[in-house]
Amino acid sequence: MKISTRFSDSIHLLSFIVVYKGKIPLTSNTIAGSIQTSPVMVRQLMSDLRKAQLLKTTHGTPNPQLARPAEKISLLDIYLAVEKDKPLFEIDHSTNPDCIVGGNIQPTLEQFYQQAEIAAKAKLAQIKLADVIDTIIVRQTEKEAKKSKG
Amino acid sequence: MKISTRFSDSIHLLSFIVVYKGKIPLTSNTIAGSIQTSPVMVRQLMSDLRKAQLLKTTHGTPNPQLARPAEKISLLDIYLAVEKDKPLFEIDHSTNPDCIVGGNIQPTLEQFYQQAEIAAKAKLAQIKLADVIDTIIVRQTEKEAKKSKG
DNA sequence: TTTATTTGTAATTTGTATAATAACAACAAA
DNA sequence: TTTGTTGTTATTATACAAATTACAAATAAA
Repeated sequence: MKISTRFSDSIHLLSFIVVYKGKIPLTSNTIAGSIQTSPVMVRQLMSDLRKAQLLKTTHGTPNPQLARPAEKISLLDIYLAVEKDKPLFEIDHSTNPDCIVGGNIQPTLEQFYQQAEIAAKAKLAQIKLADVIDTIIVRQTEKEAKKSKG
Repeated sequence: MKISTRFSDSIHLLSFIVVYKGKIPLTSNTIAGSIQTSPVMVRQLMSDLRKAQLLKTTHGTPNPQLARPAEKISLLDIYLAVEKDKPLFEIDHSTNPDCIVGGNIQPTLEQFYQQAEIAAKAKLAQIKLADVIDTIIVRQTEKEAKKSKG
């Protein structure tokens, strides 16, 4: 299986819109150039983000906008928008039901995996898109300062 | 199913060994029958678990044994043994380095993803193989009680 | 109004990670 | 010595993410 980068690409996409708004035209093509993916993938992700009410887009015009401030969009909001209910830990649903272990393992693991998944998602809920953008800007500024010095 | 179930299958495997020890021969074939996978997959998982010092096996003889009590084996021990350093959230490593976002997104996400991953792994560290086995036994007993009543 | 550009979406193809299968050497026990 | 098992590698099959292709619908500029 190819590993999904939809979550990371969606954070990238939303950050790009905020950082480059008003500076360059925000077409699916220019965004795809930064993520290095296809424009179709960008539009598919934007479609999911729009359905989750995180993004506003206009059919025909390249002008995507955040539906609310970056301080009010968490990484969990984005994760749920594009990865839906994909589990963090995969349960094997095809086991022998006539076996003591095989017949009881799924609901058992479900319960324990849930604890770990909730812990991870709680952290994602605390981290905002604004935190990601701030970090990107700081890193870029540091990069430029180092460059002009050396 | 092509999504990896190595973690779940490994918990299943170890639970099976504890539950059925001394009752049926613990060959890779009988274990595979419960997980509904191939005997080769079972031996590959046992190989990883052995390298992580969670399991003891003997070449040629079907007699796998836990290397330490189930109370002292955590789900995190098992996860690390068979999934190694596989990230919980996948970073897109191919982005445009000449873009403010594309050039800084990886270390930024790495940092935030780490927080969520640590939270999940901390939970997995708290859950022991013994907890899983206890739950399986309770569920099986409840199932049998209901059956004999109805 | 016409033309060019873009979004939005579906269908198909391609690439790749995972598991199944096949094959066999090394070892153990009857 | 025979049979059965573990341990390992190589090959094939399968599932799914992403790329590609295609095109309708919307927008904006000429």
